[in-house]
Amino acid sequence: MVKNSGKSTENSLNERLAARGFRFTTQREHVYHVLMGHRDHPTAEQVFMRAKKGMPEISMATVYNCLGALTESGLVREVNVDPTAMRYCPNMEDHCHFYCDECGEVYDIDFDGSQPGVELPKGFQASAFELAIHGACPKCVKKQDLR
Amino acid sequence: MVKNSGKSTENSLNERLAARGFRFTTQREHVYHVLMGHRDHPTAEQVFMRAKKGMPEISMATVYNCLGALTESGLVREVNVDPTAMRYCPNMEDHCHFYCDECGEVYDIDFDGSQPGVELPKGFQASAFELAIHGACPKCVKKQDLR
DNA sequence: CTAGGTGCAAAAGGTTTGCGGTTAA
DNA sequence: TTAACCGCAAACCTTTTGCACCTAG
Repeated sequence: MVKNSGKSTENSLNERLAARGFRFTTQREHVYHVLMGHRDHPTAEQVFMRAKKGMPEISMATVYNCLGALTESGLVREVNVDPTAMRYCPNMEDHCHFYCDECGEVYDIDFDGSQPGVELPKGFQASAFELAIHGACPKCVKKQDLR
Repeated sequence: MVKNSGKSTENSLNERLAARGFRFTTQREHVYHVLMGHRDHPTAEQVFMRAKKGMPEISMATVYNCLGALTESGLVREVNVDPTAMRYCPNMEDHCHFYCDECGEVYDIDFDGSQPGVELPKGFQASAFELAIHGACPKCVKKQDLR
């Protein structure tokens, strides 16, 4: 994992936001660092709870605003794999997601060299794709086996 | 497209429901036929509106119940590609979905022979996968070009 | 200086649930 | 006969919006 100094992170964050016409704010910086602090897939609510630890006055509306700005700036991915809520993923590398229908946990799954290639009909313009796999995660498979 | 007689459809529907412990009800039959009547991806609300035409007393709660039973019975697919609402797909053949971020329309996209193959880490048990492509559909691409 | 962002509270969807009455098996 | 299902209405949860104040550029 590459480790950046705080300063360079701030600069690149500023630049990425500015490139999309967003302002650099302390809330966006904070939400960004909160997301980067865990390699998981929190809901907006979970981001809110974590963000409040270092910034108690932050509001849910601001969290949604920040998540939107970070997503549009390409710093974070929205992951629409959990039917109950949007998830946010700090891992921008090419990968897909496993959703455990038992416990609701989301896992990153690497593409082993072979991304899915689908030929779109004429006229369609793709901007992104998301491969979601549903099933049971190892923990839940074990629980089922014990029954 | 294969066309079944009403009777055989009812029988297979009954069997598929019974296999999962669901009862055969007139509401479930109706919702099933409403879904099969269009090759699109309606929201529960849209299914509700269509279902009311032939069954004015049906309720939203029942529509959700029927959609759940039909999905669990493998007669219909849930498509989680629209961030604003679950979509329901009557096409059970292997295919993926294109979501137009401009107009919100969902399109079926065929796999041209090559389904995405991803190797899951040990312990994961997959039950389904869904490939969602985001972008602009032909109609919306045209609109953008006119600007 | 001012367009854009923040915080708060209220509203707006989509989906689920509780309950009394009904029905498939 | 009875567990499952229906219809209705209320509740729930995630996400959006309106507004007064604030702040980055």
